[in-house]
Amino acid sequence: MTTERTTAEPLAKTLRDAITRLGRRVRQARPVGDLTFSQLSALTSLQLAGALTPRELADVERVQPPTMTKIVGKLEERGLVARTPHPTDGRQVILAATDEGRAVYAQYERARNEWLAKQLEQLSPEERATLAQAAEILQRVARG
Amino acid sequence: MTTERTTAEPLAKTLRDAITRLGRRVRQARPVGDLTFSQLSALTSLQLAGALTPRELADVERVQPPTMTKIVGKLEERGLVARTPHPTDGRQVILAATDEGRAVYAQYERARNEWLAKQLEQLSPEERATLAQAAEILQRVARG
DNA sequence: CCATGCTCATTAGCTAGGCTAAGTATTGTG
DNA sequence: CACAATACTTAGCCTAGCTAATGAGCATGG
Repeated sequence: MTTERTTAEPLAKTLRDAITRLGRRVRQARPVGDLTFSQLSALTSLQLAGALTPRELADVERVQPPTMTKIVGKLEERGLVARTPHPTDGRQVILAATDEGRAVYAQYERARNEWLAKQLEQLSPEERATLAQAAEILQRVARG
Repeated sequence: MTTERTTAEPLAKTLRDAITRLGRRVRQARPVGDLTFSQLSALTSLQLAGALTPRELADVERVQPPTMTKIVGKLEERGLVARTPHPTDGRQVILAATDEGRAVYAQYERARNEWLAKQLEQLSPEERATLAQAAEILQRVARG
């Protein structure tokens, strides 16, 4: 059944369909609170990187700088991100997650995984093994 | 290496990461033209279903009816979707893709798959087979 | 050594997409 | 037949994204 789909093109279609649908489901599992997807994504990138300038963060998130200005503004209002001046370059700014930002991130992260983890528990160990292998391949593809 | 990740929780994290990243990449591969992601998604659902009422389409797309009113409005302006009255219920409306809508959809679909297909071609047949199996599991999870 | 030009961030102003609440028309029903 | 329920739309709000323009700071070449 699956063997006909191992050539690149139909596989691309099937895989994309699965990804978009699953992505929606995961995104819809919003925890209580009022952080949007973009805000959470920016907060995540910031936390993983430690500290970034707005430009760098915009690049990572693949948005334009003005967009990032807005998003960071919201996060700053909520006290989740702090803005400190660059030590040597007066034009630049250093962004970093605050302690509260890190706490909020961890909480959201947990809630977001919950739905998916629950689904995965209902699969067989073999299916989970397949997904684990697939996830690694997909990460490689996403990077490449 | 992968075997430690076959329990549900860490797998959920890895998988979600892979999905969000890959989803972004696929979404960013916008073809020429000016259909947005939401518009294309609605057009796709309409075409696959044949014809739907606004309410049904909103449910499929998991948005609220007023949101769908807007999206369908744009598609109608561009002549990609047609609105016909319901034969028996005067409150309802039937939405369907026009011939041009179907043509535009096909063109976008091709362009959207292109990037991903190209990536997949560089994998080994075994990896593609793994992804094919995974895609089916994921579709099942997304539905469930 | 400073005038000119570049880069970083922000502001202004636009469009799209999402929501809730309210309005309108039609159907169904007690 | 009046009244409730349903389907869609309108109105009004917010977030997210964009481009263009602005202002501040840095770098550099005469």
